[in-house]
Amino acid sequence: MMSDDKEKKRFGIKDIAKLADVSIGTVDRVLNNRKDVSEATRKKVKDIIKENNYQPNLYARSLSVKNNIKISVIIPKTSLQTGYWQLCLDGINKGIQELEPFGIQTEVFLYDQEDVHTFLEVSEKTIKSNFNAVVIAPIFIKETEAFVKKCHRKKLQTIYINSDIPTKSTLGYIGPNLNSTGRLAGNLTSYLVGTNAKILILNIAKGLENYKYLDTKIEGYRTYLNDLDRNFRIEVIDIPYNEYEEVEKELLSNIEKFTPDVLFVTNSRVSVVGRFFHDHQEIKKPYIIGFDFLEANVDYLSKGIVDFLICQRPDKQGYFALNYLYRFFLLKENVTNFKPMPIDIITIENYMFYEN
Amino acid sequence: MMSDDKEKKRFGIKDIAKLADVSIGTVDRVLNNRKDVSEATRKKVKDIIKENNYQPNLYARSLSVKNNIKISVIIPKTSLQTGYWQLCLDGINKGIQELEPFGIQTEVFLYDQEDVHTFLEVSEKTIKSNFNAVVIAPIFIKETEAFVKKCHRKKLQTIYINSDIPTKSTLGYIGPNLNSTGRLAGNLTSYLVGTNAKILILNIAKGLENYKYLDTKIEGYRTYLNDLDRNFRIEVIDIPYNEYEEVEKELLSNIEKFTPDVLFVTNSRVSVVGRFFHDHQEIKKPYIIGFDFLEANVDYLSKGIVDFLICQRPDKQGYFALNYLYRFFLLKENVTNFKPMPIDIITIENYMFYEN
DNA sequence: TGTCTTATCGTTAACGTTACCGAACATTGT
DNA sequence: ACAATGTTCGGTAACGTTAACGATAAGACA
Repeated sequence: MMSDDKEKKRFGIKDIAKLADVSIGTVDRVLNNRKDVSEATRKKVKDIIKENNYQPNLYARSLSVKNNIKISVIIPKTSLQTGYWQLCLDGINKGIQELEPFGIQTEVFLYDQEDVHTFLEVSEKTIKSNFNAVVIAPIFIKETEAFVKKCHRKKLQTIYINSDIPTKSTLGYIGPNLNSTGRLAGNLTSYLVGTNAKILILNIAKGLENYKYLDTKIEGYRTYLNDLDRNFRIEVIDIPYNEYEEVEKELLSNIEKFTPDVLFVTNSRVSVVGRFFHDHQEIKKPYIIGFDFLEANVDYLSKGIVDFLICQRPDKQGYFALNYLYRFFLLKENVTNFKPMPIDIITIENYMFYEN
Repeated sequence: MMSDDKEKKRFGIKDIAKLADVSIGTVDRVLNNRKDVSEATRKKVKDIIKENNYQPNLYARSLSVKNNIKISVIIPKTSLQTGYWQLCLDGINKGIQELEPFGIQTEVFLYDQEDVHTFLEVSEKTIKSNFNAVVIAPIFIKETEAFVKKCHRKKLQTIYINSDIPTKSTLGYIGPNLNSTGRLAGNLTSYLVGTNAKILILNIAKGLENYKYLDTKIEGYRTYLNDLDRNFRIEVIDIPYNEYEEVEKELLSNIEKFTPDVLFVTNSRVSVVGRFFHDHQEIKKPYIIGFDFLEANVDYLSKGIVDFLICQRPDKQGYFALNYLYRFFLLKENVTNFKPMPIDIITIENYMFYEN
């Protein structure tokens, strides 16, 4: 009934050829949808392929084909204050390492998110060299869209990560759904406090004009909480600085007037807020919710100062993008749409198991 | 500076041979640590390999070698009341599908977790056939240990998933850390209620004597909460039934006496509790925490009856196990230890993004 | 009819690695 | 001295697929 020890010879291109009474060359032409095959034999071969559920040997294919796939990755560079992009880069590097033995060459270009010129420079480099695909984390909307259009003309596959922009890439977008992450933060908040609670939303980022997308998170957060009808008092404060001292000053002056029960930091800069309440133990600590699995954030999570980190796996985004390109070019799969990224909740009791 | 369009020929076995002035046969002998090479040439070749950081082409290797890897998977079969094992099976099937084109044959054996005899049967089958490895989800401790010892004698690699047992497998254990999942549940509980809260722990399972491991979860849960010194009242109830009607009866009689603020279900059977509070809207619903991303559980999560699902990714366990074996046999990697499985928190606002 | 094109198909050399078969030479035993 | 055995190595077929190159035959055009 079972235990078929006979080395099950894989059903391959040769077997198809034998059954169809043609050469393997013809079978290959059918398999790869190339011309120079009559409709009659094409159908015959296709039928046999379907009947026997032929699965190509990916090893053999990748060995045979000259893998000159070159991928360009364009993302912002990590700054001291925002470790976020380092996570993203980590995932990309992991992907590069995995794909390298399979003949895929990847080059990473970092640009300064405070300097459009650097972005234009690296995008020009990508266009000039002959890459097959480019992974982009967009910051400068207009310039990115112009760049992507150029890529399309050069038959260069494009794929966005981290944030989506109107002009569509050829392969799609891999990244978080911002409104949902805001709603999730609202959901957690609803478990933390009762009616009439005071809630403070903090936007901490230098050059806030480039971070319009944060509004989407806030909107998700607010609508979720407002729908609860619990008469929350919600305030929003913008802090357009990166250095701790500046943030500290802003917080001190504001928290006097408005002592929140819950503090929601809309991005990964929650660690500076953590440091604030660590340094100012005289002030009653609210519940704190923030984003992303950065070392500094996890530090204050483990200290019990930050309560929840919502994480959209920035590392997975880059990794998935590369993995998708691998499947697109080598395995010739045609995944139509990406599954949305999971949104993870990290607390003091499960952070040590995160990132696998 | 960049854009090296010259097709970077991979540095391969031929190049080594040329540099060392030997044949590729000799290089192969060195690479695979086979005999019939003099110490002098062996060293010479090894040096060249190291100097040039030679990376074998995995595709070529797997094409050349006869991939007769056969894997046996032994897990409990899904019953109507416990969809848990279906998740596990789903992950395994995904792994099988991915590994199949690489020449790895996998056979799944399901046994009845209420009948030792069925386990003995499938384990016997595995021993009789010539598998290279076996993935086991243990339920019957003693019988599993005897089986694993037999496997070791037959040079059969073993690997546990889902629950660990004393007699070690050759390759380790992939599965949840039970104490930590209990602590995490306690952590969430601590955010939900204040001092003096009443907490009910529910063990729901037929044949509870086979589920000693649930105690570990409970211990983690209790110690976390007791350390908070909030004077919680914690009660534990065992319900050794699977059918809803029985559970309903037990719940009705108990909840009269002890109306909990939080209800912690120690396994994946939380959906029956969800149904209970759905059917009995006259009873005030406590916060409900349970386990696993089963369809029924998610259903009551989306209805707002179940508040938190803690999920240990049962599907990933099987998938990881197969993936590990692939790397062990084909890529000849020797991963020493598994990373622990992540523990995920699922709420009404992020369940739709789960499982990627 | 002869030449030229086109459509269709077979043949074959790669791709990088593995493992088997012997060749060449050295060593041992008688 | 000769055969038998052992050591070290080169040569090569095979793994399944791809794609370039030819071969053949049929039709088009003069």
